[in-house]
Amino acid sequence: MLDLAILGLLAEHDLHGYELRKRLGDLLGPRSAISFGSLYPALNRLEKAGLVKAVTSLPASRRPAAPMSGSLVGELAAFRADRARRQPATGGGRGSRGKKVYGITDAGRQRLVQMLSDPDVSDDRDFPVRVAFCHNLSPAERLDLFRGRRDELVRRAEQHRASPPSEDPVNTYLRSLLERDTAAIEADLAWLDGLISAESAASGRQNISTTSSTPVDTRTPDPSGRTDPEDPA
Amino acid sequence: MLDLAILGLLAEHDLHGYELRKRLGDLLGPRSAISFGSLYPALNRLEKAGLVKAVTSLPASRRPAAPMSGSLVGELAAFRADRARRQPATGGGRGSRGKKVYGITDAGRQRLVQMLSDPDVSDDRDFPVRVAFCHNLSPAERLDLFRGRRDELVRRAEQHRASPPSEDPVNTYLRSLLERDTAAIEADLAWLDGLISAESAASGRQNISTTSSTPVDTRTPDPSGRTDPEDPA
DNA sequence: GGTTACATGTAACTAGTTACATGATTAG
DNA sequence: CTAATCATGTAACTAGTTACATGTAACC
Repeated sequence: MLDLAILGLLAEHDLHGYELRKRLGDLLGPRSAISFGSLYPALNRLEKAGLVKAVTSLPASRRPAAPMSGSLVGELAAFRADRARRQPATGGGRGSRGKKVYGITDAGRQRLVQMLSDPDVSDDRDFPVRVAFCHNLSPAERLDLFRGRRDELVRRAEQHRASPPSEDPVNTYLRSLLERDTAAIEADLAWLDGLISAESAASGRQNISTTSSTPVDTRTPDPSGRTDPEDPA
Repeated sequence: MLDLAILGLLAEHDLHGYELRKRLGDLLGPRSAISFGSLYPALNRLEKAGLVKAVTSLPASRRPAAPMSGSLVGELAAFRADRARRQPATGGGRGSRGKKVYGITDAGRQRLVQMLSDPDVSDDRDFPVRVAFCHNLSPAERLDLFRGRRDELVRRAEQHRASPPSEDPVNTYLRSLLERDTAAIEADLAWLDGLISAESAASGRQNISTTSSTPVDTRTPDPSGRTDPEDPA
């Protein structure tokens, strides 16, 4: 998850660790913002793997961070970090511990796309991160991502429907929890359907029958149809 | 989180590791069900800490698991594990690697209540687990739990409201993500308000005056809001 | 000239995972 | 008898955390 987020952010523009962390905080919420203790080792690891490289050459000159081109939730938060950035323009000799600005490599970009597309992880935590960076995918890959998630949620909704029947009142709190869960899944499903239909609308009408995904297809972008894979009557 | 879930389940009835794990799966979803590789060490750790003890004496006799008294989401899932449990009633000699049935101790029960009440963790992952076992709390403690969570969500909703204003279109997906997040928080807030009002209604009318749940619209920048566990007026 | 924020890193720890090893019990 | 399921455990790894150590630059 960390690697994905780092590559996603660096795909937008070069950043140094400290700034990267702030962006990460904006992305994931101050809650679950990652710590330096894992960020810096991760950067070194990615550098060693050739997915990222230290640019370093711009140690402070032309505001290497926050050039406003990006698209983060916290783009406005970048404002906050807008003072500073005015050192002696040390083009050459960056002292012992100056900032280390990283950029993404071609291999890193490839890896990013691959991580975004990889269907066999369906972690609830990192799906939002994938969506945040899904503009790096082709329209077809993006649809696959959305539909894969949708399938997963449909599966869960079915499991929920398999539980509630019969069985005594159980604990009130448990029942409430179950209802909340079901509601959350359905809201998420509706949201995904919105994304999917927006995507297919935008993506043009040339290939509705796109590649893979949705063998299950419990009625795709139709807000009226719940998830009801069985029992038409 | 694991410790909390284990203590919560054992507070309902004695269980051995394997069965415990199935219940855990029902509780948290097959997704995020914990593995034996962490469950067994955890049980040993809790036993060493005196929060749990091996009962062992009932190695198979009177269906030590799934006596139906409980209240789990997956209580009905216990059905599935209802065959078996019919061994020679080995009252005494449980062989080298027979099942080890655990029960909660008094210290364990105390610890459970303490873990459920501890206000300084507000992990999204374990709040549902707390709710699942909150019947182990007194009504007042339960209300504190709900209100504490509510405050946390209100704080997040405020942060969301502080973000969206102004700032160019940003990435469409980012905006969509943000909206989804806001909607999820508000749904959760409404759910919590339901829990809170049900709780205060049930708990009697001696202290209705507390903060509670009037503002569904999350507009609580007012310092009068907050959690006032005491303060009758 | 001291405090605060920026900036990078390491070490020890936490909380879980997967893969492996082992054995008992039950059903066909 | 043999395969599946039940049952318990260990070892190595993953992905993060907190606490610590260090230094620079800006602010007042």
